[in-house]
Amino acid sequence: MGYGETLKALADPVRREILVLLKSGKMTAGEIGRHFNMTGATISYHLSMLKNAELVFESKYKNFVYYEINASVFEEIILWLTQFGENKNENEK
Amino acid sequence: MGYGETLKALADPVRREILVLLKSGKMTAGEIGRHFNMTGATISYHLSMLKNAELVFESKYKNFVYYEINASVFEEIILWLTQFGENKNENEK
DNA sequence: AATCTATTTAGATAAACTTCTAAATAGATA
DNA sequence: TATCTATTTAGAAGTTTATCTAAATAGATT
Repeated sequence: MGYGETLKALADPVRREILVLLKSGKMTAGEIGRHFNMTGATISYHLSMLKNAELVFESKYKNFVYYEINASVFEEIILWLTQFGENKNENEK
Repeated sequence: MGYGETLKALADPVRREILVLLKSGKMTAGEIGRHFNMTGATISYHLSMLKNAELVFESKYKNFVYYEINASVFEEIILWLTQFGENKNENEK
């Protein structure tokens, strides 16, 4: 699997905002939803995109579903982006 | 301006492939196009997305348009992604 | 068991995106 | 100036995406 899904998941502003929310820790789908002016169904759709892209993972407790950032995939994307960065030929000096 | 446009530009596989091509240096729109099984019009559309996102910039010589990677914007995206990374609270130890 | 709460799934719709063909622009050359 | 080459713009068509409403699932509580 490649970066395609991950970058596509990052391309949506609602999903980016969800990720920023999750920086402060685990949250349930409902809590996340309350931060947006959208139906729970729509939030659920975005969460499934993020989960599919492995940017978050979920865990269940009672009838709640908790979402949490999966830091390691961010590292991978950063690594991929690095190839285009300014200091790519630093060692050629 | 935010990361929205840039991340949206990165979300398309053709555009990512164009960026990889450009790693080896400046290329004309035509040269880029020859690497894909698509019309010049379509390539032009993708190049305009990349330019708009400031991931590349263009320069003109004769009737050619050259495209080139703009490394600095990659740095910005990397910086934004870093907030979600593993070592975010390194200094709390 | 019946009902309540949290979340997801299905189906529909409107908007956005990718691609094409045909035409337009612009510089280079005969 | 007429024409050739390189690229972009305009308009159309098909596909994908984001959103909604309504219904389904699943665990918790009465």
